[in-house]
Amino acid sequence: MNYKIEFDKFFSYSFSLDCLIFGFENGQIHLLLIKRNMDPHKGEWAIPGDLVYPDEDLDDAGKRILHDLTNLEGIRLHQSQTFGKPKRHPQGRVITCAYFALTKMEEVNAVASSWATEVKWIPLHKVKQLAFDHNEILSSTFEILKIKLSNEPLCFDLLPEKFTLNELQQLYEYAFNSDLNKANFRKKIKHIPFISHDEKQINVKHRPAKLFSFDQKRYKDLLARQEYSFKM
Amino acid sequence: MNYKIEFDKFFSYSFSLDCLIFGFENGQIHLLLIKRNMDPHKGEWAIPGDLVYPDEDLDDAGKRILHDLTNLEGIRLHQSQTFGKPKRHPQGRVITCAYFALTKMEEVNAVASSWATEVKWIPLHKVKQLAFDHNEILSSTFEILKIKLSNEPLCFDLLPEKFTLNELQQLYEYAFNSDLNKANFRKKIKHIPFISHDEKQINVKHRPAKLFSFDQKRYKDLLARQEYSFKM
DNA sequence: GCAAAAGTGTTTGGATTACACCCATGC
DNA sequence: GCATGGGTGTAATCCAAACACTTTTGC
Repeated sequence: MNYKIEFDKFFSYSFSLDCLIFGFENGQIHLLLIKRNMDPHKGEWAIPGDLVYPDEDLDDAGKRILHDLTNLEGIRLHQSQTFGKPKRHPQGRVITCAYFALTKMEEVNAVASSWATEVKWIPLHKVKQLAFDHNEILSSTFEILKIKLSNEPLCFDLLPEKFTLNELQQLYEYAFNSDLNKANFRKKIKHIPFISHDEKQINVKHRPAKLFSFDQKRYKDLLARQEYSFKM
Repeated sequence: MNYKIEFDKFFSYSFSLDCLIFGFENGQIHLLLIKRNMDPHKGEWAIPGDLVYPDEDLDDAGKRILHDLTNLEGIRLHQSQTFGKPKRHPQGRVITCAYFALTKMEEVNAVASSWATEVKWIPLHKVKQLAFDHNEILSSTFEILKIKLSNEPLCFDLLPEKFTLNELQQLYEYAFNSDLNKANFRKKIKHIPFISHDEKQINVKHRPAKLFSFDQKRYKDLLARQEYSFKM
């Protein structure tokens, strides 16, 4: 990999950013991982990340990493936590700040960039040993994601533009590792501002479900008037 | 101030840690601020902070800053957010990680250290213009504190060892800027494991209130058995 | 007795839970 | 017609809000 400045200059202290990219499919939350093509931890699965340039804003570094890997733009990035144990990186003191992004999996076309020999979506419950302290980074980030899923309508960043109410339910069931009652779940979400489409699922061998979208516009309006606050 | 390594070595990139120290008194949450005795922003009020040594763990740097200023030890530190705009520090690229600590104000004897000409507790609603981007750091940290106050029994770190139920109520009223009904508040906290003392307030010119402590031991026990989860 | 705050009980309406049932589609 | 999931109604219960009331202290 080529940096615009000499690699050495990054070290003594160095500051990196790891970007956890989440997606949702088949009732499971997935994480986009790369197989490292360089030492340290060559050949191991890892969270995509990169060093932050001296004149680069953290948010911009996050967007750059996300874009390089997925070609996505305009995705909101959320800061997770910062990890800075002196020994966490074998080559020197690298403090890393974790960010996460929520993506619609069908819009992501991940390609192995200069960092990686392979890129893969892995369902969260199947993620095994990762490079560095990336398992720890994942678990604290997932805890923060769960808090945000409870208090902000971020679930819709993971779902396709048009989704069924059952997909929404499955997302929360997977995130919180719980079984929810269908009728009760629908009563609970009754106050969420949805756009109700006339379309239905196709190619299913049962009664097709109605499709909904989240009404961002109405949501912001309700928020501003303090007439609604998202809670799950 | 003397560093163990040359000051220059810190720069190009540099990594600092700011420590927001909260306390509670007279129904108000306070923040411990210092008046800077050095440029940049000399003479302005700021959140205490310091550079992190290359071989120092972030948590340890936080504890060091807290201890230097307040002489407190054994206080839990909570990570807040990391701030890294390229221009946030006029002398170079300083990325800072904010931590916060909750203290019992009567146990804190803050002394102006080498950093500061003055140290002062200021009620949150009276905090004015601070140095650097410290107002932004304070507001995001306070948002995170509120989330934690809602989901974990951290309020007891701010209250004296023995407190009245009304003090507990005032803490939440101040944090969430709301008026709560006394009878309803007491119903809500009925499940919190308290130690009920035989002592009462003294020197009050009204019926003295009973004193309570938080029963850490019983709390941990209930948590482990999954028989209770703190919610406010 | 009065002021001030401590401390408790009752009622009501809305949310949560458990559960039962009907509906639309593919094969 | 039957398997599969979509979609809805009801009753019991719990919880939160509003409000009223009694108690204990200092002066």
